[in-house]
Parts: sequence; C-alpha cells; structure tokens
Amino acid sequence: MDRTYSISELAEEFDVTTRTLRFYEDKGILSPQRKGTARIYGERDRVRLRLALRGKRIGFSLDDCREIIEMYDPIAGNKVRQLTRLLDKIHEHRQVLLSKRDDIDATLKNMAEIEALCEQHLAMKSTDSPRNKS
Amino acid sequence: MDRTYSISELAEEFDVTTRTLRFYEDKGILSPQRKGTARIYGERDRVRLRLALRGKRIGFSLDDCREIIEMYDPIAGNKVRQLTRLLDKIHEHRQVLLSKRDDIDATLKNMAEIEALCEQHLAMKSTDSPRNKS
DNA sequence: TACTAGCTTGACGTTAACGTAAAGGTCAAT
DNA sequence: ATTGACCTTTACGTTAACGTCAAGCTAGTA
Repeated sequence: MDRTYSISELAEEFDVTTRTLRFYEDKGILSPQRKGTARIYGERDRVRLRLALRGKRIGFSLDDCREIIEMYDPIAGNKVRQLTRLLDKIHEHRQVLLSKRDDIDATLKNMAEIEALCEQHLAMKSTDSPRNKS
Repeated sequence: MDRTYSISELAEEFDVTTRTLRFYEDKGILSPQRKGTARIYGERDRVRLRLALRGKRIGFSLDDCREIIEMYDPIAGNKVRQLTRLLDKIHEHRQVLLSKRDDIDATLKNMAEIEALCEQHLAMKSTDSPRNKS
C-alpha cells in the first residue's frame, strides 16, 4: 500500500508537468526520496501535492499553501506554545476561507440573477411570433 | 446619488493603488469618463471594480474577471444566439465556482480536524501535573 | 508669481509560477 | 555497442499583475 511513484507518474496523475514538481520541491512543498539521483515520491508527497493544488485553486499562493500544508504535520513540537500558535494560524486561515466562500456565494447569487433574466428574455422570444423582432 | 470619484479617492476606498486602477483600465475592466485628461469614476466603475477584486480573491485572473463582469452588461445583444451563449458561460462558471467552494469546504473540514487534535493535546497538558513532561 | 497637491503618460523593474531548451547521466532492450 | 526512454541539473525566457521612477501638465492658494 505504500507504493512509490516516479516523477512522470506523479505528474501525469495530477495533470501537472515534471517542472512543476521540481519547482514545488524548491518551494519546500515536496521532498521526495532519492534513488541515486532520481526522485521517488511516496504517499506523503501525494497528499501534500493534492493539498497544494487545492490551495492554488482557491487563490492561495504557493507560500500560503506551504504554510497551510505544514499545519498537517505531526503536531509540530507538541509544546503548549507551539500548539497555541498553530491554533491561532488555524483561526486566521479559517477567516480567510470563510470570506472566500462568501465571495463565491455572492458571485453564484449574481449569476443566478443574470440567468433568470436571460431565461426570461428567451421565454419572451419563444412566445413571440417568429416573424416578430425585438 | 451619482457622485463621482477621483482616481485617488477610488483607490483609497478600495485599498488599491492608482497604478492598479490604471492597469485595470488597460485590461478593459474600468472605463472612467474624462474631465480634460483626468479620470472621473462613476458608480458603474465602482461596481466593476468591486466585482474584479472579488473575483481575484477567489483565484480568478483579471481576464477571467473581465469575462465574468461583462456578463452583467445590458444582456448583450439581446439576440437568442447571444443569450444562449451567455447562459452557457454562466453554467460553465457556476461549475468552477461550485468546485472552488468544495475545495474550501474540504479545507475547512481538515482544519477543524487539526483544531480538534490541537485542543485535545492542550487538554492533556492542562490536566497533566505541571511538573510532568512529555 | 511661485508653490503645492494631484493628475497625466511613458517606460523600465519586480515577483510568482512556471516554460523551455541545453547538456548530460543511467539502464534495459535490440 | 548503440538506441531509446527516463531521469538529472543549470539556466535563461515568459506571463500576469502590478511597483516604481521620471518628466511634465494644471488648478487652487499664499
């Protein structure tokens, strides 16, 4: 169950280029094992890649993504000080996420309004005599 | 009620630079009136700017934003062909928005899990004897 | 009249997130 | 032994979305 992946396998699976995977490694998002010089990706890398791409889709920078991803790590340090800081970051990111969702909902609502207008116009056209303009 | 705004007024209101406003004009997002050579922004520009910034926050490019914003225009053309195309674009964008929202919800869920773990750890610490390590 | 505040148009610089060669190593199959 | 399929690193190129001068116009005020 802990199978591994070559760089091109992982790239194809997630529909990105190998360049992207190497770039994400530079950015500290991925850290594959090596077999000689070749990269060997495991389950941890797949998870982190999935999280990074998800973050990107909702408008986070790669740096943001890395920060978010690192929250998932073995509860860093385990000291009260660190745990409290982690909780703070979670609350912070939650606010951003919630406001992003509000933006999406507002946009969806607007689109629904336009859609209604469109269909209303189309309905008029269809009940119109076909020879009738306007 | 149809007051107007100078470029710096608008910039301050939306917390962007004047450079950004001029750039958005190049991109076809804003199109202020002119008084001499000076830009005069009206309500329409404010609405479009608000929409553009909202779009950016949820990860759309400025080109995407412009496309979305243009949907809000006087039901373009009003011909059946155009209306149908507009409806298609709406459905298309809706799918993108819905999947972005799914990404957000998934991220929120993950954060809630981590938060729970954190608090659990912290709870253990506090019931621990203060002299007790681990 | 001279000064300041705010506006203008270039035009080059910058950062993020890759794209795109170039030059070469490795390993299995022909 | 050579071909082909992958892999590597190095490094310059590109696009989006602005930042940052520079040089100059212009309207109100001291």
